[in-house]
Amino acid sequence: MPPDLNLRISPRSVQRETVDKLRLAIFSGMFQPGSRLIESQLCTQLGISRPSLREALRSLEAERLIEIVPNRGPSIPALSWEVATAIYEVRELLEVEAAGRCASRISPDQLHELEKSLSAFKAAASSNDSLARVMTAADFYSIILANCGNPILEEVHRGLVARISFFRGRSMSLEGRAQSSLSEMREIFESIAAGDEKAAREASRQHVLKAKAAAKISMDSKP
Amino acid sequence: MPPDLNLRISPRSVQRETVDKLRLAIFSGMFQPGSRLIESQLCTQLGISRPSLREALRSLEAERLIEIVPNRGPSIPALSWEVATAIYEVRELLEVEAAGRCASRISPDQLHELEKSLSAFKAAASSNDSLARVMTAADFYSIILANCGNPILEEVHRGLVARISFFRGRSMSLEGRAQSSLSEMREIFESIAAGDEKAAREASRQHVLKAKAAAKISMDSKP
DNA sequence: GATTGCAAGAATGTCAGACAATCCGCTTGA
DNA sequence: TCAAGCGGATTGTCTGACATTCTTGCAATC
Repeated sequence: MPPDLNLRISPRSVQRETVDKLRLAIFSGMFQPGSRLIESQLCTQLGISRPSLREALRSLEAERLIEIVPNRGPSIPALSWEVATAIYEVRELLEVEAAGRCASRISPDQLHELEKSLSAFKAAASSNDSLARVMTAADFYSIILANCGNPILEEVHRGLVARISFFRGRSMSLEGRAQSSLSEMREIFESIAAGDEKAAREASRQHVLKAKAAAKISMDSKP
Repeated sequence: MPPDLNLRISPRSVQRETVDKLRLAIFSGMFQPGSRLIESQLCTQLGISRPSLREALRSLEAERLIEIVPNRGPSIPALSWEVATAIYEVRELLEVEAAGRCASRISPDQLHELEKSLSAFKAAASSNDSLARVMTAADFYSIILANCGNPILEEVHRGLVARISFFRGRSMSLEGRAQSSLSEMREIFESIAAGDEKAAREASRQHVLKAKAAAKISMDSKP
């Protein structure tokens, strides 16, 4: 029996669809950081009413994907390098822990999935689609986080990674970053496959540190 | 010049007031876990309109303080022990890190604040007001998290602690728990005051582990 | 020329009311 | 006893409205 067989079908509400659509739009960089979102425009673009949109915006605000200043409305937050650093640090904390746990508890089945996602990232790394690179890399982490045995770790991590999607997109288009990222991720995979918890932790730490460094470079190059 | 002098006055919107009020209501255990929240009731109780309320509910949903099932509406989630365990584990991860950082960077001024909050908890521990115990203990952590140098660590921690307020309230009314909690917290304080990073980490870890154990006991005793 | 002040327009915050879709509990019938 | 069905309760969503606040362009002033 599949362990996560979920019988419950969840009806899609307009609110949820809207949140998903907007989240994706933010990830793919459709809005400039700092730019404002105009309710009436979004309403017509999405084909929904203002109350529904506003509910969706409140959800995104709580996820910190947008900011809502009273009487000024929603906007895409301009992530300072200071905050980005803080996010990378917490991400390191979580991801290292998850990789370590994962090494000693992942199932062969999921390990295979992890390998497949690594291949997917390898393919994306050779392409020119930087959004695909970010997405496939995110899949790789997702599998690790999903198999660390702690759903909260996974949830918090997802929320944080979402907030730095802007930086990740830019650093992934950096010359050579995708390739070195690939080898770091392979290192993580190998360690997990070998069940070596300590090595997995260390490989994971190195990966996040280098991702942070790459993000900083990409930020300094394009102010 | 005070470092956090913020010129921006922030107008309070109905939405924000509502979120704060509801959050506080949830913390203080006004709603039973699993119980449903009726929009129309809340509207009249809070004296606001349904759209405003629904926006507030979406915020709380994103914070995971309530659940909203499509076509069934909002309810207080019944936190399983499994999820609570996961939260305590991540809390340990964050709090240990924060205490360690705090030990080597807190200012004398903030250290004094920490001492005051410890006294406040001591007073609450001797009283019968278990809500006061939870609140003063939360203040103590807040100061540590606010001085760890990483605002994201603080933010994530606050979100997680909020979700286990139910357990914390119950375990704090446990015979003797407040007193042992006090001595654990004093241990943390002493380590930070001494600038001993390693000891602060260890004391912090012990505290979270014991808090988790107490929560489990309180859960088993009253199903 | 730079700054201030002001007025028109745009955008948000909030509300009231409406209606269909869905869920829940109760009655009814087998 | 159990299934079917019905009615009230509740939610999901929309339309429309209006006061408040922000923005912007322009004129007036120093």
